Amino acid sequence: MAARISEVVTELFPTLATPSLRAEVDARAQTVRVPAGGFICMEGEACQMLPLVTAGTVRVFVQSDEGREVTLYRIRPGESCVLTASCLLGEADFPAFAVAETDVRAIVVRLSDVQAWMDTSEAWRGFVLGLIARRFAEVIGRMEDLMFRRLDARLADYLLDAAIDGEVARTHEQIATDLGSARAVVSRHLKTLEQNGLVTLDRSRVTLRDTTGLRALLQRP
Amino acid sequence: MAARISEVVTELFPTLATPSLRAEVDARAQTVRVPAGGFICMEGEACQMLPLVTAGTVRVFVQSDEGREVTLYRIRPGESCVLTASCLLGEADFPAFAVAETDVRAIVVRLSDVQAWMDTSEAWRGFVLGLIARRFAEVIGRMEDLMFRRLDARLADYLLDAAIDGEVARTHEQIATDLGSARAVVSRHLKTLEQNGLVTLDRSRVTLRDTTGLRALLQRP
DNA sequence: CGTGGCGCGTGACTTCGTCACAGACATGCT
DNA sequence: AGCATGTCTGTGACGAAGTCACGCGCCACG
Repeated sequence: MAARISEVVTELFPTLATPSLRAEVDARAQTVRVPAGGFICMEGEACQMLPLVTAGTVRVFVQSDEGREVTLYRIRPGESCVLTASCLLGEADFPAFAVAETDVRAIVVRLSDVQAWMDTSEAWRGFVLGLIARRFAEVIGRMEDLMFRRLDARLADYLLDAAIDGEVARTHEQIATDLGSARAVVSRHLKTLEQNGLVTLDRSRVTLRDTTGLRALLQRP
Repeated sequence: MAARISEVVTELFPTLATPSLRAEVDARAQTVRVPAGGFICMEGEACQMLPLVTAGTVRVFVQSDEGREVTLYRIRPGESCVLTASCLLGEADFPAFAVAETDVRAIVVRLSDVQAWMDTSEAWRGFVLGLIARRFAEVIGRMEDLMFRRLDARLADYLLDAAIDGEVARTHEQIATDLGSARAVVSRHLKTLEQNGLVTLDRSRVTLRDTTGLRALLQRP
């Protein structure tokens, strides 16, 4: 049973697959499941655990008092909640929210182990540092995006990126929070995309009709 | 001569003042000066050095193609360019610009030493991790600020924070880039603040006249 | 079948960014 | 002093985006 944990780690977190870490993980880590919609971490909370996601996705976002949201990034299998790591190690409060977007499985490592392994395992150090560093850069890139690019370009980008088989199965509301905008604004932009023949709209679904046309919107018009 | 470096470190970076690190720093680190306006690091560059600032301030910001800017944070004596550290350790490109705002003095540590000390010194590890973690949280907080608070609240906040003896010796242009806004917009808001008797305006200077009135603007109106 | 909630469309209004231009002031030069 | 040049600021006009409010269609569920 416990042996399974390090097997999963080896598969999804290959850089952690050193013999000593595998033994440590088997001995001290646990697995958890979080149902879709469950909170992983709340703003301002002190974090006690570091989750390594093995299945499902977690959405990390900030939220205004009035309920507006901006998605910072998503955590996918093989990644970890670096904000948690970051506030564990920097002794800061968690500055955002993290909720399970789908059912999520994760390996959780206790705060004390996270810190101990930082001292004892080079592989663990590299793993945690690399995650934090890449996320940091990603969030800054996101900030540039939000501040400088126009919404129609970001929307086109988003649609092309989120489409599966030419379809984006999301509500305007969800798209808006991912883009850091408001539902009404997204609806309007989508409508004009439809009028230009680039997409067709249905309830909770956007179907791409002209991906080249959408790509043409990516630059600043 | 070389002994001076570790003395400065001991004073400004007390968490680094272990005997072994002091010896390492004396042996391998160097000091540099950067004149006001000089570039510390450019967007997309691979970083080769980690600067520990001992005097002056560095402004770290992102910039759009058209030249609009948003200040992410400032590095003051006793702090370090964590973005540099972050991309050193995560092998990512530097996602922003860092420019000396005043004349700056710094101790620079070579990439190879940064990495080596991560493995050998617990004090160094804690220092670097703490810096990165706190900055990460700070940038996310900044993002919330930019996305959710209105400009008049942010402006009031900024003025109260940046004032020395009730005066902010900056141009509207500088204030605008710090706030991530545009000069004309800031000028307008300052004008209405002046009309309401909260400040008086002169060339390159804002004088606070009613700090309680300004504080009243901090919430969302 | 209602009926209540959710997703969407739309108009009116505000805030903010962009662009353009003009006047005020500073600095340095002749 | 007089002038030129560059910086800083004020302002109007406009477009892009966020806010608020309301109505309508669709779907699920009793």
